[in-house]
Amino acid sequence: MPIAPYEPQRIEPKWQQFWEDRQTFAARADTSLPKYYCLIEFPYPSGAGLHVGHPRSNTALDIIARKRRMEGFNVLYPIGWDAFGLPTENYAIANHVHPAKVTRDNINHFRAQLKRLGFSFDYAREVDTTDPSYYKWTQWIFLKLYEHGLAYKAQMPINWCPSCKIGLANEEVVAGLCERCGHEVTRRVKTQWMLAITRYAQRLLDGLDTVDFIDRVKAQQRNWIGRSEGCEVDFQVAGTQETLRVYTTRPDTMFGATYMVLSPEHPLLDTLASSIHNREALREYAEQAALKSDFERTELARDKSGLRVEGLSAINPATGQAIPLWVSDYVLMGYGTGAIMAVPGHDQRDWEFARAFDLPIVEVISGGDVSQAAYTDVASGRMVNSGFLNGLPAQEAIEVMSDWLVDQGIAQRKVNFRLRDWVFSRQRYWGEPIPIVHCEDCGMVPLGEDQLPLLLPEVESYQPTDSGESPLAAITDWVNVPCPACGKPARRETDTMPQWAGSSWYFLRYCDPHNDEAFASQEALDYWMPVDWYNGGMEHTTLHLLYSRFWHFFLHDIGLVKAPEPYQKRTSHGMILGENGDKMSKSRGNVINPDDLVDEIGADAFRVYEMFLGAFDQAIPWSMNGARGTRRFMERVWRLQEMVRGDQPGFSPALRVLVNQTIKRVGEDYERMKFNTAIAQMMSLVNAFYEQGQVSHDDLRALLLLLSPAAPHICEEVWQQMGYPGYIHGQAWPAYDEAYLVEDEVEIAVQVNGKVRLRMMVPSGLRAQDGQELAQRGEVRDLVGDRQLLKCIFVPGRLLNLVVRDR
RNA sequence: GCGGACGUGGCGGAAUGGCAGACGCGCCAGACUUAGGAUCUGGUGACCCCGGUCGUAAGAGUUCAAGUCUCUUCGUCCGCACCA
Repeated sequence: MPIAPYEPQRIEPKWQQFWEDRQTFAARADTSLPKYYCLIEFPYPSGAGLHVGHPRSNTALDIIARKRRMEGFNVLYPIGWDAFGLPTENYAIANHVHPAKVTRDNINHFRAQLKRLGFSFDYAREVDTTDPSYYKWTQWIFLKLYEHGLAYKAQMPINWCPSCKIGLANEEVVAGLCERCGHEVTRRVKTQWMLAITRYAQRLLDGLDTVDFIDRVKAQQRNWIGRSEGCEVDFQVAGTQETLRVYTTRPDTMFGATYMVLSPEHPLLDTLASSIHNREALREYAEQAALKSDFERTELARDKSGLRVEGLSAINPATGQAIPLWVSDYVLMGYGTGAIMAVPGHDQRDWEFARAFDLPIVEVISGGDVSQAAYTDVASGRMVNSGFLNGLPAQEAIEVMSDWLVDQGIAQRKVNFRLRDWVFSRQRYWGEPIPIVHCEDCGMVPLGEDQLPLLLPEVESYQPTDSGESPLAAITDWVNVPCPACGKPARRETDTMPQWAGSSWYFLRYCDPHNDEAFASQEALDYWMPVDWYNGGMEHTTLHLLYSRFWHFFLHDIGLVKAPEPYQKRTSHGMILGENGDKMSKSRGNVINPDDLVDEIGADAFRVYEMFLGAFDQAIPWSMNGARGTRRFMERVWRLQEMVRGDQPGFSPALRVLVNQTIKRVGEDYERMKFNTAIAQMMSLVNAFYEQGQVSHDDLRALLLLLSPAAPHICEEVWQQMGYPGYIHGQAWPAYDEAYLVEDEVEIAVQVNGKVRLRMMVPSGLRAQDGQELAQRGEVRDLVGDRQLLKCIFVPGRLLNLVVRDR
C-alpha cells in the first residue's frame, strides 16, 4: 500500500496544535496520583534566540517526562524565563527601548522556537522572573531572610567591574576578570547587601550525601564550600597584653613556626601602632596592596613581597621563643583570621617566603630535605625537634597538639570554610528592587507584605552612574518616601537584586504559579516537591545550585517547605560545540540555528540527533551530516507502514527476542541517560525489520512506543495512520517478556589459550558442565589436538576457552 | 598543587573482566534511475606469504581471559587554588 511521503513540516505543527488544544501535558491537580517533577534550568531569553544547547537538556527530560506519563505518573514538566539580567539591560541602553519590552519580545521568540520542537511543557505554568506577580515573592523571601538576620548590609571591599559598573559576587569573577564582559575586576569598598550563606555551609555540604547528584557536581560543590578542620590559636605579642590569633590546620608543626605573617589590613597594626617603628613603610605597603585585586594578590606565580613589623614579636607557645612578625599581601583578611603562623619547613608558601627574606627554616617532621623544599607529607612523616611530640606520626601529632593547646587555654578547634557570604546587591536597573526604606530615625525599615510588589519605576535612562549608584537613585519621586514606621521623610534602597535571586526559588513557584496569597500553597509544595530530576549545564553547579539550595534550606527552616533538599537528582549535559570543535559563537560563525534545523530535517530528527550525537554528559561537536542521518532514520521508520503484513497478534517470530531486548534496553538506557545507545538500539531494530522485509502490527507498535518520547510527532502520526486506538501519548509504556530475552541458540566463540579459533552455535541453556563435554568432541576436540588440555572455561552464551599446553 | 572526568578506526562514539570497533557519519562498489546531495544492497581498523599476525596513549602487573582491575609514566578537558 503506497503511503504519503514523510513531511515533518506538515505533521509536526498538526500534533503541536493538537496537544495544545487538548492541554495534553498539563500537570493534573489530582494529588492522589503518583507524581514526578522533571525540571530543566529555565532559559535566559536572550536576543540571540534558542541555542542548540537548550534542546539537548530539554529533549532529555522531555523523554523522561513523556515516559513517566506513559508509566502512569502525574508529571510536572514546566518552563519559564529567567529574564532579569545585564544583556537585556545593555540592549535597552543601546537601543533606547524599555527592558521590559525587550524581555517580552525575546520570550515570545523563545516560546515559539520551543513549541516548534514539541516539548511537552506545561505552558500554563510559565513563570517570568521579571513579572511583578513573580518578583513580589522574590522580594517577600528577601524580607523573610532579612527578618531572620540572614540579609545584612556591610561595608566591604567588593569585586568591581569598571566596564559593567557593577559589583560582582566572588562566583562571578573568573580568573580576575568579569564573568560577563571579560574586563579586569578591581577592588572597591562599598556598602553592600549580603546574604549569610556561610551559616549554611555545613548543611550545604552534609546535604550532598543525601541526594543523587552526579559526582562531578558534588565534587565542585564541596570544592567551592571548601571545608577545613583546624585550630584557632592565640599567640602572645611579646611585651604587650595583646594576642594574635591565627588559624592553622597543622598545629603539629607549631614547633617549627619561626615567624608570623599578618595581612596588611590587620587591625593589630593599628592597635599596637605606637610600638611599631616602621609605621610609615607599613602604611605604604598596605596602600599598594589595596590597589590590587584579590586575584593579583593571590596569583601563584608571583614573587612574594613582604615587610618586617619592626618593634613587635610574638611568643611561639610551643617553644616559648620570640619570633618576628611580618606583613605580606599573600595573607588575606578574608580567610581565617588574617594572620598565620609560618612553618617554612613544611609549607611551600612559607618556605618560599623564608627563602626570600632569609628567615630560619626548622625541620619538625622527618622524611624530606627542608633545605631543598618544604616537606608536606602528613601521612608518612614523623615528628622531630618538637619536644613532647617527638617520634609521633604527624597525623597523630595533629590531634595531640590540638588537645594540648586547648588544655593550655590558648586555642580552640575550629572549622573553616572557603565559602564567602553572598554579595546580593547590584547597582543596576533591571533587577528586583530591594524592598527596604532607609530612615534617619528608624534605620532600615522593611516594607510590609501588603506593599509588595515594590514595582520598578519608569526611568529615562537605564545607564548606571559612575558614582556606582543604581539608575533608580535618580528617580526622586520614587526614592523619597515616608518611612513606613514613623512617617518621616526617608529614602528607598536603590540597589537591585542579582539575577540569581529569581532563579533561587522558581522551582517552588512552578508548583502553584498563579497563587496570589503565597509563593505557592502548602498542598502544592507538599505534593510536588522535591524536584525528582533536575538537569542543567555544568556552568551552574557552583552558583545557581548552591544559592538555590541555600534559599530552599532557609524556607525549610522557617517551616514553609517540607523537603530538606530541593533536588533529589541532578544531572548535567555536555556542551554542544561547533562543527570545528570550537565553542559555538556568533563571532566564530559556527552557530547552528534550531529553526533552520527544523525547516531542513524536522523537529523529530533534530531531537533524535541531539540525543544520538554522543554521551549525554560530554561536550560534543555538532555534525550537520550526522543530523541528516537521523532524518534518514525517521524516513525509514515512516516507511515501515508499507511493510506491515498479516493480522496475527504478537511480534514476528524471528524478531521476538530482538524486540523484547529492545524494549528492555531502551527503557533502561533512557533512565541512565544513555540516550545515544537507546537510539542505536532502535536503529538496529529498524534495520532488522528491513532485513526481514516485513513487520507485524505489534512489532511496529513496540517501536513507536519506544521511540515516541524522543520523536513524538512521527510516532503519533504513524499510530494514527495505522488506525491504532487512542493516541500514543496515552498508551502504557511497553513491557518485555523475560522469557524471550535470549535466543534458543546462541553463537559462542571457542578460544584456545584466549585466542578465538572457532565460532559455533550452541543451545543457549548450555551450562558449565555441558561446556566441559563440548570440549571432548568434534571440531572442538580437534583444536586441542595432541596437546594437553589443562583447563576448560565455559561462559554460558559467550565463549569456551580451552587452556592447553604442548606435551 | 588539590579535586573531578577522560584517552578506542578517517570522524561522533559502542562494549555487567568474556568474540574490540555496536549504531551513525564519511568513504568505496553495485542495483534502480533521464538524473541523484533520493532510495536499496554489499563492503570499510592496520599489516599480510590469505593461513594468519598485530591492534583500545606508553610501560609493567593480576587473570584461563584486560579497553575494562592494580601500579608507573605521558597527555587532554573541567573546577578550585599563596585557603594558612
